[in-house]
Amino acid sequence: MPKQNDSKNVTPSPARRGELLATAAEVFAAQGYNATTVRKIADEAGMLAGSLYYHFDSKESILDEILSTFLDELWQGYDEVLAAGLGPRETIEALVTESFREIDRHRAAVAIYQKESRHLAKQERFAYLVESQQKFEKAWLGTLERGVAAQVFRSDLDIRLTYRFVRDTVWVAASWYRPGGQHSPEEIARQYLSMVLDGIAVRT
Amino acid sequence: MPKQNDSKNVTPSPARRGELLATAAEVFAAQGYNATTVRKIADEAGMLAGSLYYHFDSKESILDEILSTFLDELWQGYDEVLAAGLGPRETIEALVTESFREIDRHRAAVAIYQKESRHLAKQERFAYLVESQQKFEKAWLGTLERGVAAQVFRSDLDIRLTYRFVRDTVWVAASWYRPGGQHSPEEIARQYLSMVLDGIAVRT
Amino acid sequence: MPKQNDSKNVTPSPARRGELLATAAEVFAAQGYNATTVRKIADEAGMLAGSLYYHFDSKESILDEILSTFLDELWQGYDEVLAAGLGPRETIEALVTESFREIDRHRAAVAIYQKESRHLAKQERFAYLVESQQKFEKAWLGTLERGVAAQVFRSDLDIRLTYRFVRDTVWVAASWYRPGGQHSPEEIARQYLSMVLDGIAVRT
Amino acid sequence: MPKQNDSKNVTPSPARRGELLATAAEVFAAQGYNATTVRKIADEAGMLAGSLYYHFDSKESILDEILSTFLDELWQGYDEVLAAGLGPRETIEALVTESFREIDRHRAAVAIYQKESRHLAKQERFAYLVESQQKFEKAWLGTLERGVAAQVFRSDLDIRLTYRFVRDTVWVAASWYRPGGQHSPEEIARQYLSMVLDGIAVRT
DNA sequence: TATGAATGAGGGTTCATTCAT
DNA sequence: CATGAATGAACCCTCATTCAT
Repeated sequence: MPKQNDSKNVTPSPARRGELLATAAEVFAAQGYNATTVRKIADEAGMLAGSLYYHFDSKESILDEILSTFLDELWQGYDEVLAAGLGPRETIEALVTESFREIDRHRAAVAIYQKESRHLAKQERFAYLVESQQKFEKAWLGTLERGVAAQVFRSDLDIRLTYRFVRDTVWVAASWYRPGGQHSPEEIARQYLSMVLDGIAVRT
Repeated sequence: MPKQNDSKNVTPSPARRGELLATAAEVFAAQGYNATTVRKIADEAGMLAGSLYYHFDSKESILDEILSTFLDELWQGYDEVLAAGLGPRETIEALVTESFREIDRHRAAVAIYQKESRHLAKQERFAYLVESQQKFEKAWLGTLERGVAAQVFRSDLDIRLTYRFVRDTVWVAASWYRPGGQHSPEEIARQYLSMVLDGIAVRT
Repeated sequence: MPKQNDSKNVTPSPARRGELLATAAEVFAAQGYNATTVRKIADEAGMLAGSLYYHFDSKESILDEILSTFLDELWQGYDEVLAAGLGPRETIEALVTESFREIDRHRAAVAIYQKESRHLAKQERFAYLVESQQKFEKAWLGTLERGVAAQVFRSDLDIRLTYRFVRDTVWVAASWYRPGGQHSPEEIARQYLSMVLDGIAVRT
Repeated sequence: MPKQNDSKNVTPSPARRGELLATAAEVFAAQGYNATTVRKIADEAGMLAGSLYYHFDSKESILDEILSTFLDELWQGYDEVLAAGLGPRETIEALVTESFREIDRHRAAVAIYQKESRHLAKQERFAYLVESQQKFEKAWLGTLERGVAAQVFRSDLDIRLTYRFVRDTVWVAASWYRPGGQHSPEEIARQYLSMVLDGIAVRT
């Protein structure tokens, strides 16, 4: 008689790993990576500092896994959008919406990314941050350029300034966004897009 | 009647102090406060770590002085703008312009402020960060509300979302801004205002 | 009347124990006792670190068992030689030969003994190392003295220097000896004895 | 009036370094490198563990400096001997004598070398140990071969066995040698050479 | 003013060991 | 018998800070 494949104990260890990663991400986001002690993470997870090393190689590898997991998921979403063959305006709208969804799902990871990616990128281990950032720039800047050419976006603005404006505008939201708040990610995206595309001034 | 320059060196060279603060700010901005060692600052300044303690009480007091100096100057500018009795739109324009000027003058301090202020604010010593932030919110949010009431700003947007949008949009620029670049602070302000007020989409 | 082999597994598989001891000895010899982690031994044995504790009380008890087993066998051989009533030269020859045989059989244990016995001897638990060493010195030094008295060994040499010379000469071989090499233990013993007794210089 | 160049304070820091290295070497030799804590060294030197890092980069770099300093001096002596153009027997005599002098001067370093060099040699950083050992083998083995060819050394012995015999015989002495003991290095060398060259048996 | 040397608190990490399953 | 997970002590090392010179 074969053992019944019941729903319990399906995940022997990845589950614990995931929990620990979530806990760590939360602490990193709140206090900054450097200011976070491995003991603090362990405390938060209800274990001793040394025990973390059963699951992870190092503090850095925890950070690595948090960031790479986030970026993997982000690019899954982005790639889908970019492959959909939408017009420039619709692409921007979809990217912004997708971004807010990612912020909703990976708030901590995004916050960490914002704060740490710049100096992390110098390290070999985090070279993928640079790659990702380049791909990111290509996707957004390219779309904006297409939009200017198609005359759906203004041509009187410095395009790189515009790129930074849109990019920052979206991602900094991670610093104040709290999941389960008043607005859904989609609603926030809608309003942000409205501001970015049409401005906050009343049309005269 | 100017103070007599007596023969005893009571205040050790404020010029050197200023240089050291600038150096420290630069390093803090580049590497993050926690990741910056006092020794790195000293290296950069061409002295030994211990020697810094002749000039400053502690690493924290260096940070303190950088941030408070910046905020003092910022509020000097802001207060002038707010006291000028301009209309809401003109006030926003002036605040944004003033902000980019401050970024130009205190790039490093602004970058540090962006990265560290949140968790610094928890400490007694940096209580002024909270005060400043409250004053800041009052000034901007108030102006936006005045603008909505005066029908110069859109009323269909969540006002707090708008506030965050405008606020972040301006200050994150410190993360990429390099003084002496292609655009002057005023030109950047102009383009940013144009985007924020009128949007990046072509009007139809 | 032999002990009854009762049905309960009081001593869990001595064969497995032996394998584990051999594995451990090999690793200790290669890396040094302190530098060897219990996990490394377990890896080598194809199990997890914790599982070793089913077989042994502690890392130290593994070492203990390796060394005491080796010394037991060594003294079995030595005692036989010493009880045979040979002349001093023949006794030295027999001891050296027996020593190389032990090196052949317990290379790892001998290497461990060489490297670790000195500081191990300080511990109560390893007091038997001191005893053994004293017995050892008595046997060898005594034989040498008998030989000097009997005028088969030179009398113009410091006897303790000679003792150390012969002793070290033999046992250090464990550091390079590999079982199954070019020379059998007996052949190595023969050549060593030839050098020790007659020197490496051509007789003039 | 220029400062007089008095004899005090000539060595501002290298002296301290040297003391610390000597202390560390002593502890390493007594307890083994791995079993020695950095704290123990500091204790012995009358300072706190952290203070050692003002003088050295790491525990490993202390070991490195101890070993490389020793080897540098050793090879100075050896090279002089090898360059002297002596006959094989005289070369061996000179090398052995020089070796005991080095043991006298660097007892701790030699003991460490004996115990740790094998597994240290695997690390990139200690690659010079391998080089040194190869040079060493070349010098000794070459001299022995010259001696066999010149018929001053026996030809009926396995030459590599002879090499190991002579090599080990000399260097293991570091494990029991205490400077300032009964015999001078030169006297020990004389007796060792006498045993190695002519054997311990009475000539018949 | 600056240096050289040290302090001491902690931080990341390792590892022998335990124990429920 | 063996695993997976955790413990806790200890270890190497870093760094802000101090202080005599």
